[in-house]
Amino acid sequence: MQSYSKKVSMTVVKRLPKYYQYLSDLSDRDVEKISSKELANMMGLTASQIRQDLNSFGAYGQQGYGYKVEELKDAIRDILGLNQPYNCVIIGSGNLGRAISHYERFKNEGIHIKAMFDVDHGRVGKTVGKIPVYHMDDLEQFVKENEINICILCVPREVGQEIANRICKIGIKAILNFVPLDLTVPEDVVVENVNITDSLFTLTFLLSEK
Amino acid sequence: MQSYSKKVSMTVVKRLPKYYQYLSDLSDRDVEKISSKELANMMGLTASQIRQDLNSFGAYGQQGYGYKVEELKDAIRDILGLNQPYNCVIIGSGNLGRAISHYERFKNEGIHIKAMFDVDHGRVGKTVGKIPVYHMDDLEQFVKENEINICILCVPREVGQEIANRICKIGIKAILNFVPLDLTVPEDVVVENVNITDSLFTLTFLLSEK
DNA sequence: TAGATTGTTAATCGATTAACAATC
DNA sequence: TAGATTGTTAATCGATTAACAATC
Repeated sequence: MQSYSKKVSMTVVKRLPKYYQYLSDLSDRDVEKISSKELANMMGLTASQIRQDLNSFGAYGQQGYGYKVEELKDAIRDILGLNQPYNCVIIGSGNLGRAISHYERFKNEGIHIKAMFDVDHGRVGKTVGKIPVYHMDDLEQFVKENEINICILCVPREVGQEIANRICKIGIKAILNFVPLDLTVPEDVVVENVNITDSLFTLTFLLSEK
Repeated sequence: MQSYSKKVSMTVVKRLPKYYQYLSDLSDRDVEKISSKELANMMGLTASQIRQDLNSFGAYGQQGYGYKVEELKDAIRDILGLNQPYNCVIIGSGNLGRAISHYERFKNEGIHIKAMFDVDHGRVGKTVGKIPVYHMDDLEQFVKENEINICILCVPREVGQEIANRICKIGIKAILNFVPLDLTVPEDVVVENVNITDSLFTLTFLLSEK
């Protein structure tokens, strides 16, 4: 496991998943080495930026050669925290929750979705793929018994904050939040928002600009 | 309709949907005026930043008073291009496509989802909510006959680029892309990516940092 | 008028790009 | 050794913060 000391800026962190994706693809195609220039062309960045980014966490290539794909990929995977497994629950078994439960990539990277929760008795007791759907009443107990550390929140806006409160109370420290709401959480809980409507509005802006 | 001349930076544009959300909520609660300071507190920004942002497109408040919520909300709505309606198709009627077809907010803002397309004969011919699901073979004709200007892409990675090519060929100029792939499109086509896996990896980074 | 808050300029900070010596 | 490409420093650019005069 590669260790790194320097602080990685959030700007760089936001680019890391993309680096990881490209390096994984290169690795799958058995490409062994890549230069910052080649990678920049592929990703639409500058070579300079890539070298700065990679240096910000100390990953190093070889002068006159480039970067070893496998090595760099593994270094970035470690920095993203993907060198350890995570246990995850999805709250809300609607279409969005179900869509996410099918993401193959999650399981491949050691992110295991253990259960889904819902209040709809028509859904509770069934399974989605191989994932069981339980009633919200059983959330607290399940989280404690299964060492859950990530919660994916796919509930209606009206109950978003309320459920976030419950989640934080049980000790979950990370929320992937699909609710279009800025959740208020204790400062030791990290939240990453996915706001599909915001993305659409950015798109209409770009479209109407032309 | 408010007109604006200065160029708005992408950094600001990415914040506009959030401003719009907060101002809509204030408006719903019949709040008439807001100061940059109050809004900053609510949104977790600085008052200075808010004033700079709003000034970058010429929206103005009143010195000594603040901003009129309704007026500012409408100005931002116009800048986001939401003063005109859009016709939209969703490609891929899996869980993700279906989830998005249920977003009430889209319709409220004049973004009309006219149809969904799929290759699965088990899905074609049915409806999702009130939205019909057609076969991909009928895509070209439907787009032409219904003045579609936005496409929401929810297909498997393997066929993402191929379908993007088809979309661009018919003349659609905007794609909301859920496929974890950097699409190659003509330069007059705008693409906004939503990458759920990338968001999750940002989350695991933040979680493992602690 | 006095108080509040904007619009706007200046100062600071951080991110990107350019350049090049180090070195494989 | 010559060529390539990194790591890293310096220069530039852009975004955020601070400060304050303008003015409602």
